[in-house]
Parts: sequence; C-alpha cells; structure tokens
Amino acid sequence: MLYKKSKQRDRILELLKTTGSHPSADWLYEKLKAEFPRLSMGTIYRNLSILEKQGLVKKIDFGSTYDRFEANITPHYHFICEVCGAIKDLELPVEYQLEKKVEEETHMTVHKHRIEFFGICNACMAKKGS
Amino acid sequence: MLYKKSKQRDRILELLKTTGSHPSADWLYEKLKAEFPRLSMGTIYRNLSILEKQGLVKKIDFGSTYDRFEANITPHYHFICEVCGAIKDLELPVEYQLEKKVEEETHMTVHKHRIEFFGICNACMAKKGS
DNA sequence: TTTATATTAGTAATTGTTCCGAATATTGTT
DNA sequence: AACAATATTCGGAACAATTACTAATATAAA
Ligand SMILES: [Mn+2]
Ligand SMILES: [Mn+2]
Ligand SMILES: [Zn+2]
Ligand SMILES: [Zn+2]
Repeated sequence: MLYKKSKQRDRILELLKTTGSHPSADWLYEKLKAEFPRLSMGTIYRNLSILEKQGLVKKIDFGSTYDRFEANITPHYHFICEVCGAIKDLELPVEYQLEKKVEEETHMTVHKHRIEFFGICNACMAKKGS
Repeated sequence: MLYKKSKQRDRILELLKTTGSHPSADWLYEKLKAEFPRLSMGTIYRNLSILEKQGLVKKIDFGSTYDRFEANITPHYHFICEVCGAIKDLELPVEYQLEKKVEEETHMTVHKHRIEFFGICNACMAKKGS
C-alpha cells in the first residue's frame, strides 16, 4: 500500500511528537477539531494505525481487547503469545529493587510494577513450522 | 459491605484456581452456563469484581480503559499514576538480558518486553496532601 | 418464621473502536 | 492544465466488552 500525504495525519504525528503525555484518540480529536472542523474519529484511528505500521507511533495497550483474570495472586511476571494470545506465568524472580530505582529517579511513590514478555509460544511455533 | 455466599461466585473462583490459563469473563461464562443454565454475564463480572476486592483474584488489564499513543519510539519503560492515569516515560535502562532469561526458562521466542510501574505521581501526591 | 439485604437474571445503556460507502484530495501521466 | 487512478476523508452504522438498572430470589440472622 502506498501512502499519500494527508494534513490530518501530519498534524496527528506532530501533536504526538510535541506532547510529553501519552494521549488517547479522543484527546487528539479534541485538540484538532478546531483546525479541522469536519474531523471524525475514524480519521484519528485510521491514521494512528497507519503511523503505527510506519513505525512512527506506538500504541500502548494490553494486547488483548478484553480483560483477563487469574487466581494466582503471588507476584509473578507474564509471557504473552502474540499469535494465540495465551498468557503464561513465569518463574523469573520478581525484582523489587526496580521499584526503588524508579522512586529514586522520579521521586514518586511506586506501589507495584509489572513485566510482560511478548513472543511466540511453543504451540504456535510448532504450528508455524508445519 | 458484607458478603453472602453464592454458588456462582464459589465456582468462578474454583475454576480460576484450577486453570493455568488466564481466562476472559466470556470463557468463564461458557464453562459455567451448563451448570447454571440461567447464568448471565453480569453475574460473572460482578463476582470477578468482588473476588478482586477480596484479594482472591487479579485482573490483568492495562489500567486505562482506552488505548494511548506516543511518538517516542525509543525503547523505554513507563510509570502510570493510579490516581490521574498520567503516563510518564522513565530513564531506567532497558534490560534486554531479561528476555534472554525468559527464553532460557521457557524455550519460547521473546520479541520484546514491557515494564510498567504503578504508583502516585507528584501532582496527585501534592493534591492529596492539601 | 420473619426480616433485612446481598445476589441473581435479564436487559438496557455506555464506551471505545472498527467498518462502510459516497465524496474529496493527492499523485502521476498525458 | 486536464485526466485517471486511488488513497483519504467524513459521517454514521455496526460492533464488542463492560457497566448499570430493576424486579425476583437466595442467604443469613433474629
Ligand atoms: Mn499469571
Ligand atoms: Mn512513553
Ligand atoms: Zn501461541
Ligand atoms: Zn497523578
């Protein structure tokens, strides 16, 4: 797919580059609707997705579109399969000193942290090979 | 609030305890609807939320209910304020050797990882104090 | 058994996101 | 400059996950 230029897309990227915050689609829409009175949310989402494909923008989400639950309440990290969405518990030791480091760096209070590793699980790797 | 017992809630917790997967609300519903023919999704969600308040279940989500975007494409970690939802970039060095460790432990392919720290930002801390 | 209230089923409402078709803008070609 | 090809836009409908509401039911205590 070839990309033609679009004033809307340019401005979305510009806004994202100049803001330190990590805005939502709606925030971008509100900021730009004065400039483009007929702007629509579809345009925001479509261009964000194009910019992401171009590697110019990153989306921060959970990967999954729905919440997931577990009864394993002991602290642990997760591996998430990018193909099938499976989530696996890891045995990797939980590194609480990271929280200390962040508190020193930012002088903010840290209550907890979370690490997720993304990749391809064994089952999906096997299928892919076949 | 006092909790009365409920067969539905007991079974939801039991299912979560015996499955290694990290199910969605819908997965639980599908598993239990034979047992409770009049089960509804509202019951699933309400009980998951009660079990979470009781500390018996953890919800895996992104914190935010909507996607957020950024143009900072250099690898970095995030601090997320539990009060106002602000996301801040951290300077903490990115530790790629963690990915190696996970690959050794699981024999799966790791493409990337993400770390989020949750706590209270300076602005919210100041407000709280006042 | 009576009373109080937490829980349920069922459905409606809400929210964030994606999808669609007709009109418009951009780009390359004559 | 005019034309053709097609990417992009707007606007609204469709969608999916979650939450909210209400009357009926289940639970616990008196
Ligand atoms: Mn887990
Ligand atoms: Mn960031
Ligand atoms: Zn997989
Ligand atoms: Zn805050």
